[in-house]
Amino acid sequence: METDNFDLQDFLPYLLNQAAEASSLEFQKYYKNRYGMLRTEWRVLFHLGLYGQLTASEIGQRARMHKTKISRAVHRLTERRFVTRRRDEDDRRVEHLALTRQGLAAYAELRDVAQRYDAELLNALDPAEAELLRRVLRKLSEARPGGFT
Amino acid sequence: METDNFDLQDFLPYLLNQAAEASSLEFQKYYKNRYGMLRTEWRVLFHLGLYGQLTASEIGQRARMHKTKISRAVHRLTERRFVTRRRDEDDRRVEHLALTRQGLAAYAELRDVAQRYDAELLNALDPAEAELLRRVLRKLSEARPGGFT
DNA sequence: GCTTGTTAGTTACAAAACCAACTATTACAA
DNA sequence: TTGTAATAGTTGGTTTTGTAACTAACAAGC
Repeated sequence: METDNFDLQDFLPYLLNQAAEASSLEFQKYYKNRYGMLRTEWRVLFHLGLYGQLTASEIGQRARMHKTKISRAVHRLTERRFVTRRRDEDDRRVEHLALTRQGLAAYAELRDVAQRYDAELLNALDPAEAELLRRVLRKLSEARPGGFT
Repeated sequence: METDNFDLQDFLPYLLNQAAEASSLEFQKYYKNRYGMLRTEWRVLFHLGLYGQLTASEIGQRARMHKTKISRAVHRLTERRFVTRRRDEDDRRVEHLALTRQGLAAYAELRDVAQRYDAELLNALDPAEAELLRRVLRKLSEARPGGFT
């Protein structure tokens, strides 16, 4: 309760959320209309497309997604024949996930769209800004600000 | 997996979402635990705290929130006696919203927490980076990338 | 006056996210 | 070997959001 020198437009979490929402919107529309996918499904698809075979836990760690989200995303992706599951022989709790031919095709298309989309977003920025932005965002993604009270 | 020069870690919408989530987490916990607020409610509260009396539509425009979100947020905030509504005399469709004494107190506390939290996030960055980041994020928030197909 | 269109805000129902409890399997120690 | 804890993943019930339809009030044309 001090002097009111605070501005929402400077508050980083707010700014980040606004920018994230605005910059995801059009791409989101695309994978939703084209494949009826949710964000969780898109993310799982991309992880499998990029890194090949993974388990649900591995995806969870990389994408920082909760396991229930992954479970449901995988469920829907297998229904649509984009993903196959294979039980691990040694540890029968884990499942190895991989893209089917269809899944791979969808991934390839969406990846291209994403690339073009990204390029268009970056048009608004100059290259130095863009690189700095990515670096800073990665830093913030890992930041775990502790007790601020 | 073909000519694969695409990396999820470079895709701006993904990076932004990750950074936004990570950087909002602790603050979100705070207003949730302390006041049982949702993000929408926090945003409405802040807009009223910062700009004084506003209508729901005005908040919607500034915060880029859909009117149904605002409607529900305002409903809950009035239930908790953080916000009052006053019908406009001339145009009886519109309601002027304002913070109560309680609402103002909550706002003041959360604003201080937000300020400290923001400062802590910025610790990871040097001042020049921080300023650039804000500028770029504001730019991206307004960007409306059209047809990228 | 009426009719049509627009705007402010709410509500209803469906979709999705969240959280906690659950099953099945493995690990490990007494 | 048996009991306890840990891990992989799923399911159920509640909240929250999204979408579209709705009410109420104004506006503008005729």
